Amino acid sequence: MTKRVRFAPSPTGYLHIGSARTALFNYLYARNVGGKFLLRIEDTDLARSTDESTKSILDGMAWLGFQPDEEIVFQSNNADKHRAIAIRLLTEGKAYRDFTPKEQGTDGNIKQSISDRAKKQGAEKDMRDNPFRELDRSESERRAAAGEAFAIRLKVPVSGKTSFEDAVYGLQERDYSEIEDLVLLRSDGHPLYNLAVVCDDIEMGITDVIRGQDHLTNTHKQILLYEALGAAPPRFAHLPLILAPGGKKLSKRIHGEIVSMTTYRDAGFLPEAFRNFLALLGWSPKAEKELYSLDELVGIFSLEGIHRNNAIFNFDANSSKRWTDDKAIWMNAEYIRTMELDSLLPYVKSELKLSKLWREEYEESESSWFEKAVDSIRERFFTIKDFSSQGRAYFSEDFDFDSTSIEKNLKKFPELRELLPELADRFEAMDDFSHDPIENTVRSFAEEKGAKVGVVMNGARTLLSGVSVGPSMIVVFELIGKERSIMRLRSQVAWNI
RNA sequence: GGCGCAUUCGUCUAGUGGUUAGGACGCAGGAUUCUCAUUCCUGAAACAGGGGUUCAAUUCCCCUAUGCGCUACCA
Repeated sequence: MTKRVRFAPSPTGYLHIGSARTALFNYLYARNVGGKFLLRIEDTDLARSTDESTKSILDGMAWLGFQPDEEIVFQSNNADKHRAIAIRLLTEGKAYRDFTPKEQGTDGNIKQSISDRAKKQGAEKDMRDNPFRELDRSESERRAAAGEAFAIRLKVPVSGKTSFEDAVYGLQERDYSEIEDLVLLRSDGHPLYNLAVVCDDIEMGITDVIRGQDHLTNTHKQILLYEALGAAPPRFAHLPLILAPGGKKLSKRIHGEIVSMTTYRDAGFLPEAFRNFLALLGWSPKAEKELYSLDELVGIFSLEGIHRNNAIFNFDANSSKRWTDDKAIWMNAEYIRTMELDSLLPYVKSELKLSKLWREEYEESESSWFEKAVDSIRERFFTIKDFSSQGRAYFSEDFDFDSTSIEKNLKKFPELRELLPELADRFEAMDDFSHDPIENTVRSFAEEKGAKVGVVMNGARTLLSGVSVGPSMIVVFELIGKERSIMRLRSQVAWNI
């Protein structure tokens, strides 16, 4: 039978890093077993779901390259079916009407009040003590017909236990006495999460549910529903969570944009690199190797390699260098400098377009120059953004000079103020402005003037590129070209800063 | 409070009833270089604590601690 898995985010925010990994694992699993990867937007919480958030999630998915194999399912479209199923359970006597008036939500921290209530109840709480559980059916019908509001709750059996074999966490058991009669339908007729998920998973023919570990205990409730509905539950695989440094929960409110997928896209990460990084968070292949293409991941992915312990996504909000996980940054740099140049070019192109540095010639008359330039400078870049910042001088006359570079490479050697324009004169006399002749010219010039080659090179580096980091200076001269090199060597702008 | 889950270098992780506990990122030092980066070499860095079981436990069991999750008419 064809395996069918789904990624089911609720659109109450952007695509979270943990959700992205859940999507990745679902995707890898589906591809590995030749199954279908589906996407369902769980937008049943009308108050919190937004179209903007749905769009953001879809954007994130598109960026990561996870296209669903079938049409996207919006859970809210199925509300009528969910309601019908709840009613069915009611008529079958597997659920009951609860006429208890709805509690007014507290203004404060909902999580906290839930927890407080649970604490107060303690272990003695009888989960079967709802007075309406055994209400006479005709009485129930009468009150409903009279217009009294009611919620529909599942009638959890008095004794027994649910159990399932989780593909990651192993055998899970839970006594019925610990599970409250869960609400299926709110008193306003709105279907709730557990009902909606189970109904949709059945309807979509989901065979394997791969989701976050925060649903591990919910699963027991869902198993109960599968049983009430007479459907076979899918196989479950729960994933460890991704936590913030210190082992705390990673949240938008506390950690901000660091948790959003779009942040990484906008910061110049390559989807292939980020996917690779994500894959290694909570899952590990057999080999001692870090870099895997998507195809490789698909080939070797298996649920057996998933860990049970939560992983920490390491970053330091107070450091500009460590704003996100070191390993993610390293991996991105690794991809930038080692991937096929042809695959990198489109990313550079869109970055240059974004920064208004793009020229159509780069793909036409100057394509070989462009490719060479990208290939030469990519080696020391960490993100795609670097092409438009550190690499700006290669594509534009309008670039800034790094002040420490000016101090260290220019002003410390005042003689360069005379020498560098003189070097420009030598360049002007050259016919063949290519690598070896340039090198000969620079070296003999330095020797003749009694200057250190390095000093001349670095002074020129600052004038030509604005920064003190870059490829071999000979290559820089060659890339910037004769005309622009001469112009920049003669410019006094940097000296006057 | 109850129930559940987890615990190997700072982080991601490998691994085993007997190992010099391995790799990666980061960090430190060195080599190379016109800068920086790369590359290469070297180094510091871990089995949460306590009891068992055993000839032998990081590995198996129990307890404790810590963290996380769930405990909603949220998802």
